[in-house]
Amino acid sequence: MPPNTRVTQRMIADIAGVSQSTVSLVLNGKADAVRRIPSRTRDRVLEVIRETTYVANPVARSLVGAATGLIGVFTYEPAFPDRTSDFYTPLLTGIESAAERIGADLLLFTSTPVIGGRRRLFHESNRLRLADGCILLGREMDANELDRLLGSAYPFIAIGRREAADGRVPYIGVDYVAATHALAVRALELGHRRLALLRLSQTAESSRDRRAGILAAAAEAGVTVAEAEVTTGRCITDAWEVIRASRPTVLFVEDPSDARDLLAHLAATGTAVPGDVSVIVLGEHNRNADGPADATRLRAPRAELGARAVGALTEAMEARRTPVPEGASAPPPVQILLDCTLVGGATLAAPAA
Amino acid sequence: MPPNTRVTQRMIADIAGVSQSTVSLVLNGKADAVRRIPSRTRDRVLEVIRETTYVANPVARSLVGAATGLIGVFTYEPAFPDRTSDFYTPLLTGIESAAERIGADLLLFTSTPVIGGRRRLFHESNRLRLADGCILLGREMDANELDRLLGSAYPFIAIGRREAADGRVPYIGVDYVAATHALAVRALELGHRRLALLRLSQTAESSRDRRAGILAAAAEAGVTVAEAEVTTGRCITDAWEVIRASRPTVLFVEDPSDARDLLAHLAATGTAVPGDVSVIVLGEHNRNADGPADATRLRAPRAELGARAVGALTEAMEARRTPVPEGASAPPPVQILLDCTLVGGATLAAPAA
DNA sequence: CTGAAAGCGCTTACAG
DNA sequence: CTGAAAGCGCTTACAG
Repeated sequence: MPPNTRVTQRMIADIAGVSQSTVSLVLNGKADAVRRIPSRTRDRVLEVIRETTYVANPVARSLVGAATGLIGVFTYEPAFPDRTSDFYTPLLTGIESAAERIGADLLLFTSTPVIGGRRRLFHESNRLRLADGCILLGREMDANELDRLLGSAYPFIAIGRREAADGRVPYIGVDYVAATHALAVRALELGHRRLALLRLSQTAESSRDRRAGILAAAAEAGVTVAEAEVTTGRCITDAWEVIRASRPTVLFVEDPSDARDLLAHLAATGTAVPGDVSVIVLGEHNRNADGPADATRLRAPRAELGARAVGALTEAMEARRTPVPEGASAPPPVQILLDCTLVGGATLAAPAA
Repeated sequence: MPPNTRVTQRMIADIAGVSQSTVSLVLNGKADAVRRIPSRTRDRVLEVIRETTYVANPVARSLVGAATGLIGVFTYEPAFPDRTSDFYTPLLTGIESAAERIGADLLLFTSTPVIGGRRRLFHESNRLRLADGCILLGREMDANELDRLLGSAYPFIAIGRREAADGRVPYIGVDYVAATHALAVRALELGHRRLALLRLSQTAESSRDRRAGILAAAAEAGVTVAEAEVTTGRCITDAWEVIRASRPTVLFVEDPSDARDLLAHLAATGTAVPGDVSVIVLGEHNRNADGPADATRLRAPRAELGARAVGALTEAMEARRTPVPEGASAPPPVQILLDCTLVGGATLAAPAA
């Protein structure tokens, strides 16, 4: 056989002296169910398959409706090579081990063009269809694309709570509201009364949730929270200069890298932490090196998020194969929030008397 | 249009009032080259495509011979969730950014069954064919599978030098022989005469190369090297107990985790490093936390390895599209070794007098 | 200038 | 019990 020739069912059939459809039947093990192929015929076919090390072309199988066995992973922010890569790694770890367990391969959509610093899911040569379903990652997602995805009946799930499409987007997220509320309550119980929040922009749901928890706890205690937004390209110390006028005793800092820079600045300018001011980090990166190592902070269960996303996606893919009965309304989207844990750290203490 | 209906060229054609083949021609931009479709017809078709947000089914395109645009990545060792994951991360970083640049998506073959602690590339439902080519990662690779891959004309490239298949395996590797030779020469120049090597098993090419460089340098200087193998499940301190009888002044330790354990053991038992004995690490993990932070060690250019692998694979895929002319012999396989850098560290010094 | 047709490699009713 | 045929959605010669 010439080296470049691909083995097909046609060739197997010719060698075994049966028809191509018989090969397909034997291969899919449906031989017994659909009709009884004599075991002699079946064994002969299997023997030829073994000898030729034939494997069905997954592309052809997929064209006739079979699942591809691929789980797509799309990240809105470029996943590499900047520091955000570290954010995704634990998620990917969870996704990969869950995919391994169910025998799926992972299709990383890394090729989609980056337009205005963000990737576009839909573009003229998108290969979404190569995967049976897709997991979406990103701080912010495009509402139009989520709408379109929802309309397409393509199985997908977002990681992180999403408000787009009238709340119909399926997601596995983190309960940041509860987590930051608990954090703020803790600070209040320690005696803090002048709270400050150094946060990212509020376009992402995760940022809004973090803020909401803190503001709610503060409102319940009858205190207000000074706020400053740390925009890209603007130094955390600028935000600090703005906010220090309110003489806060505890700082909630959303971004871990900002927190590290701020701690370095405070140390350099002679402000003791937590002696003069407490610092609490709300978000996190992968490596400790990226954030302050011993800060009091939140830890999201990212590997679990990834694994749960695979699980929910698998269910959605199976549900699509068994269509809803007439008249029955579509089931509500999967929307789950997981708990965050609090890492004690050494940067939170009671305020100075 | 019912929500679950997929748009096809057939539908575009009906709406635009042309034939399906005309849609295909317009879509592929070959309209001008192959024949002149009037711009009015073309515009009409393009308009319908835009309105319906049609995207060609990549599965069907692939079945008729088009490239899938996917680059496969196969790791012999399970990539997650144990510590080896950290080893692959920088490689994947390099692979991903290179893939992004050429508009390819990444297919991670994570589903293949793990048999005897290692993955099998070929198995009854392998989806290799979904990718245009594949990058192979792993400390050790199966010689039979490499043979078979070579015979199949499927484009692939290994990361790391490979001796299998009579040296016909294409690879991008690291020149460990030169790197460890230089390291050993450095130790010898500092005055060391009693060298010891605590190494992994010698089945992997990378391990053999690391050993070869050290042994060659030692032989040139007329000294011998005491050796001990650190097998899985055996403690590094056992190997140390065996080897300390030779009273070495410098220890070459292949595995970074072993090195960390050994340094802890030496510290605990009152042996000063590098005062009493120098320690040099030959391999590396991703995070500093996994190996000793300040050790003298080698650093392989892993992100570059990944990027170069994508580049070489791309060339191989293109070469396959332009068949070698009659009589011409096949080009030699790509086999490239990159240089390793030496990280100074603080664990190498001249031996005590 | 454009359509009808073959074919990629499969699965799955449908005839014998 | 098994083969011939239709069809999945495309690309690309090949006829008009």
